[in-house]
Amino acid sequence: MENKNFIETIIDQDIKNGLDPEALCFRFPPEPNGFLHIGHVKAIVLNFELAKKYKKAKVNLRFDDTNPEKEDQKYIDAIKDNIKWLGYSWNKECYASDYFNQLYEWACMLIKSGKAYIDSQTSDQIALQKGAPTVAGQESPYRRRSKEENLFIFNSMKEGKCKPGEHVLRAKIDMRSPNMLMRDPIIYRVLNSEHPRTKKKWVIFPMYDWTHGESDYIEQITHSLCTLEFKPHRELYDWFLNQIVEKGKIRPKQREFARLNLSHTITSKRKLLFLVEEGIVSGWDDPRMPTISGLKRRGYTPEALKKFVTAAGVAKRENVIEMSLLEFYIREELNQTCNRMMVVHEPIKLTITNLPKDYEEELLVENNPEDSSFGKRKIKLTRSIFIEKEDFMEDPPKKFFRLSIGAEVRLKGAYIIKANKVNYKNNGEIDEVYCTYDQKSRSGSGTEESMRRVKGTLHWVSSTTNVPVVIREYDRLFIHSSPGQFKTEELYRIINPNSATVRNGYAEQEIGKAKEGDLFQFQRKGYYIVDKDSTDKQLVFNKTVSLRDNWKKINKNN
RNA sequence: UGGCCCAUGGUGUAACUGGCAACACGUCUGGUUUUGGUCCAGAAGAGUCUAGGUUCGAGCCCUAGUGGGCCAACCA
Repeated sequence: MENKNFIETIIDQDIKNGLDPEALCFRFPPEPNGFLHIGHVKAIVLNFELAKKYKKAKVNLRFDDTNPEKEDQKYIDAIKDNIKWLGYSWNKECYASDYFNQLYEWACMLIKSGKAYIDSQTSDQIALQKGAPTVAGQESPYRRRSKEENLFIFNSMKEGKCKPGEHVLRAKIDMRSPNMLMRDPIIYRVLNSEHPRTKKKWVIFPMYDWTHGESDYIEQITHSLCTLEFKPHRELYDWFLNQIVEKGKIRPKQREFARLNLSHTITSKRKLLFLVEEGIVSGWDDPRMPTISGLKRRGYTPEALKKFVTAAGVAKRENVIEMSLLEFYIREELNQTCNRMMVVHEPIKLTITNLPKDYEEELLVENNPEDSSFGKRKIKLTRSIFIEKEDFMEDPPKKFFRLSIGAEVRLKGAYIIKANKVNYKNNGEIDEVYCTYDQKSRSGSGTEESMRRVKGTLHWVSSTTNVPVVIREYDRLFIHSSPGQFKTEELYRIINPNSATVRNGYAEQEIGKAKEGDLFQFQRKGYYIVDKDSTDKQLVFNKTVSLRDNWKKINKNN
């Protein structure tokens, strides 16, 4: 049996009650005041997948651009890019600012019918009269202004004859309503900033509540889906709609679902903007950011993101989803789709003493053990190679399956080696490990020796034939599991000082072919993506996510 | 004069119109493995916030309580 979420249940019910399924229309309405984040992915996927499910349904992309003080064309561009990258195409590209004329006319209508008035008090006075949730508000002294005067002032506002703050237009509803939003909400204000689209044409701007429902109505949206915190707005949404609906037209429905919260990160545009402006991150697309652009640059794929938000589900309960679920979905995909590569992150030198000085052997290794159609690639074995520093211990603990003196280990795709001796530098660091190899143990050679079982397999790279690469590794940006509960100014207190580290590694030659955006599994390490900071001479990789690591766990528990 | 929303293993989501609480992640075992990855097999972990009520029967319906969230921007 197929499980429906509560939104689908509502839609099905509406159809049952006579709504034409072909009229079904949704919308995704971002304010272009920042980059989209993982929470928006949920809203995007919810709307667009709903449209897919109900065949002929459509989704409009609508920019809620009613506050020019915070909005910018660069955000509009980024938002469009992000949605396309996720693989969705919208029906119409709309802007609330396209409706400014209609909105203005409807506002005049409201004034004429005595349902709106100009208030000329200060912002503070208006706030004071609003009362409190437990205290009824008081009516403004301007509430009984004549329609003519209201109309006159409203027009002056529109003509640019009024300063910001001088007058506002308010809906005349109920100052005693238990819902604070119904206490004569402001619907128009004067703003100085130039609008990215309407430029200087408009100086009065409609507020969110007045704009949103009416825009939904103009576009004939059937279901206007938003997050839970808008629930109290629904009463107002409906009140505004009541002022304009005509018979035979779709009356949009606002319905609310719980926003997606991810552990160890924040999904508040204001706080993300803070991180960007304070330089805590390198920008909106910093790989540590939970923005779509950041996630993309980190190596997350549209498919993994979609699976993740789908798995998270749609309900009305406050939730915090564990980061491990997101990581599961990207690992699942990348394991399937990525070529493997051997890259040594922290090298120590290892010399195979029973190999001649100028020894060179080309070996073939599979690109992806999950799928032989990915083919094979060549790697070069030389007498001296690099292995990972953490893969050798002279005096290892019990469950150490790697290289130590006297122990045997396989070099991935090559031979079984045995460590005989280690030299240390003056400072106590390992200088070089000396090994001998089993000549008959070559991988895939089919010999009896090649079938031998050894405890571990190490990745390695020739110390002479390799490609130096820059590797950026990321950790959580915050040291707290729910950073969302901290105020913007407090964020500094919980920043993880080690959320980004850079190191120089050595990769096999094959990696030279890599291009920006290519994803690899660095064997035994994790998944890495070629960053845009790469040049012809220097490849830069961002770590997407590590492989699951039981050894780390065992280590920790000891 | 307060209003509204929510409550199911560690996390998230299910459970059709009341009928043995399921799935995924995570955790833990064991097996396979030339990645301590993948894969395979298995286990533990909730009796559904509490108290009443309706019912043959309640996670689901009703009432009250408790706990959490949202609402007092000329933001969206």
